[in-house]
Amino acid sequence: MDLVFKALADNTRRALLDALVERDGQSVAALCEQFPSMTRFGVMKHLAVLEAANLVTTRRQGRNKLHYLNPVPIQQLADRWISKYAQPFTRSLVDLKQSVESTA
Amino acid sequence: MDLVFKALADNTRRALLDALVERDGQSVAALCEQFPSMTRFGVMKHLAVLEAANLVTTRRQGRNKLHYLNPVPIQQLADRWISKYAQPFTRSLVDLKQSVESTA
DNA sequence: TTGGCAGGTGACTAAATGGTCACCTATTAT
DNA sequence: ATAATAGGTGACCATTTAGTCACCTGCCAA
Repeated sequence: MDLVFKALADNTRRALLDALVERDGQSVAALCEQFPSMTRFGVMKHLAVLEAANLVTTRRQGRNKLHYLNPVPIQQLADRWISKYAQPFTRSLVDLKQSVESTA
Repeated sequence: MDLVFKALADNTRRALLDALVERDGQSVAALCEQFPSMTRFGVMKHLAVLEAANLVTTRRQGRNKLHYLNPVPIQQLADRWISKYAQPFTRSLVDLKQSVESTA
């Protein structure tokens, strides 16, 4: 979980996740094109951090490495950590749940 | 928002937030007692980072500085950023809303 | 089979960060 | 007033991290 927080702390890495939301399963070269301000090595390093945090999974296809977004750690972060602090957000969810259950 | 992510990237700072969830409005000295592994200066630096990210607000009372948790940035993070990735979480909220509205 | 293309590795530099300290200011109690 | 207490500041060092590069491996197609 600490790896997830640290991975998300960088602006570039969040932008990489954004790029994968737009189009999932991109290769390193494809991602490089979208970040001309960085070299291939910079992109690869950030991808490695995201992969170590399990935020991105990869699959080799021939000589390409395709990158896929894995939303699970972010959901866990929301469920296990954020919900503790964002009380009103959680409360509204709980309220809705109770409302649904009472009307059902 | 970047400041929030960076502030949350550190384990010690998250622990400080935890301490404020347990008991809000603590002084520097009180927080230091709960983190004996760190000096007062370390605690102060981390509090400064949290304050810069607006995750903690302070209020002076005599020679004490009291620290209060501010959940707003975390809620914004959940609403504006996490909801984009944790689709199932958001979807269940939307589903509930629609369910409530249709039954009402 | 060989040339070019996609990706990977280790070493290196520059900058940011965590942690500490000597020293300072402001407030309260005696 | 003055001593003790709570907090603040600037400099400092060690570690980590972002970014780059020269060079290497593996895969595909002409």
